[in-house]
Amino acid sequence: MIEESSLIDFGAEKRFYAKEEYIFKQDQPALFYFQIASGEVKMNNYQPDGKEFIQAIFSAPRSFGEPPLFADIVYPANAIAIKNSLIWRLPKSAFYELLRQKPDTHLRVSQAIAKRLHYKALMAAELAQQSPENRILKILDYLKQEVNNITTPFGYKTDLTRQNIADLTGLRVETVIRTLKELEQKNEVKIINRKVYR
Amino acid sequence: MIEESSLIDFGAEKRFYAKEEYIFKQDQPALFYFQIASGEVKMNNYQPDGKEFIQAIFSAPRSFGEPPLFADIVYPANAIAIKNSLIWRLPKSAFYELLRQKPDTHLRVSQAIAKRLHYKALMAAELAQQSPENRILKILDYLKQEVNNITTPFGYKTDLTRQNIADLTGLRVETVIRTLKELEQKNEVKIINRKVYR
DNA sequence: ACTAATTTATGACTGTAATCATAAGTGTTT
DNA sequence: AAACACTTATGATTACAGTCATAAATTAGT
Repeated sequence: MIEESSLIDFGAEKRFYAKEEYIFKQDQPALFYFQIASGEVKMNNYQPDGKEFIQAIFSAPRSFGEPPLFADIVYPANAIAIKNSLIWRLPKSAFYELLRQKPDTHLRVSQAIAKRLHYKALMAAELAQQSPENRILKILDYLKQEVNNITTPFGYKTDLTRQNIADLTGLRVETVIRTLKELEQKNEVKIINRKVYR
Repeated sequence: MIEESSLIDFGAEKRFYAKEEYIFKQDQPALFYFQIASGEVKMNNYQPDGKEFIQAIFSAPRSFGEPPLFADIVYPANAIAIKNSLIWRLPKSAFYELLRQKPDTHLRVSQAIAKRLHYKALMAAELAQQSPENRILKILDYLKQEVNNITTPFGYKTDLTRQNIADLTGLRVETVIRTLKELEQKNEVKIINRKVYR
């Protein structure tokens, strides 16, 4: 995450993206550094059969889509606003110049990427293993601890729908619904009028 | 990947790791930057049921285990030498000093992490989806194109065993064996005396 | 050269998540 | 208030990867 003052200094513009609007698409090369000022963004893939896989959900003040700025690769997923959002957009060349002039910022960007890689590695191991219970708990715990910094038991109320959880874990809605009920039996989650607490 | 001259300048030591030896373990904090001089290293997790999941396999001159050097996180997986290996080991503080003094190197390290994240994102989408065929082809194509830079059809002969592929994809050996045979039928891979070509 | 260990292979059976069908509850829009 | 879309829910059935058992082929170790 880069300070707004720096973003402005280096010529970033704050753009509005309507809900459902694409910010970039899979397989495109990267032209900008993006950072959320307000709103929410998801990164996803659509599988051959049309099923969605959500790579991540980001909110302010997080940046996203940096990897292809660094390496000679294309976006591995789409980025789509899931709420009306304001997003800083800094051209690639200016981003490089900013990194060059501000080593601390470069370090923070590296940190952000490192954390994302860490999460992906954990999720990959979880996804490879089959158990729906573990997949779901991993996602919930990640959002609870890493994103929302909550430690109290059942202190995290997710605003993900069952379908969202399915798309994040690669499961089906019905499986998520059934597994969540089993997890409630086992006292791993609480469900209070349909809302999931962890 | 950092030039050996720089590594030496900043006090790195080249250590020998015997086959099967641990270089670091999951959940430990990072103390060193590692770079392979010779040999081969795998990063893996062991699931509760004892099943192995291989996060990645690295060979010279690649570095590994950088993310926890940057962010306040622990290793998400073990690193184990799978051949007798010589590995550069640079203390964390010296690594930071090196990055500070050599911005180009910092950029290259960022690039390496970015690429790894890219791969993880692709694999996560593939793992979430169930099809064994796609999981296996994704791994083979990744190794073929990204690691070995081969483009000719069936020009890549993998040295992974069926079990390796199983551990990389989260499948079972039997499933890998059967799926590879189906893939051969479909002319997606060639199998010449048990070796897999892609 | 011989033994042991690993890798590849195949068949039979099982368990579980996906799939399909249907519906009730909740929220949003006009 | 009605219409519509979305979300949650449940039951029945199916498909398919996992599991278990066993063995042949290959490689590594002494």
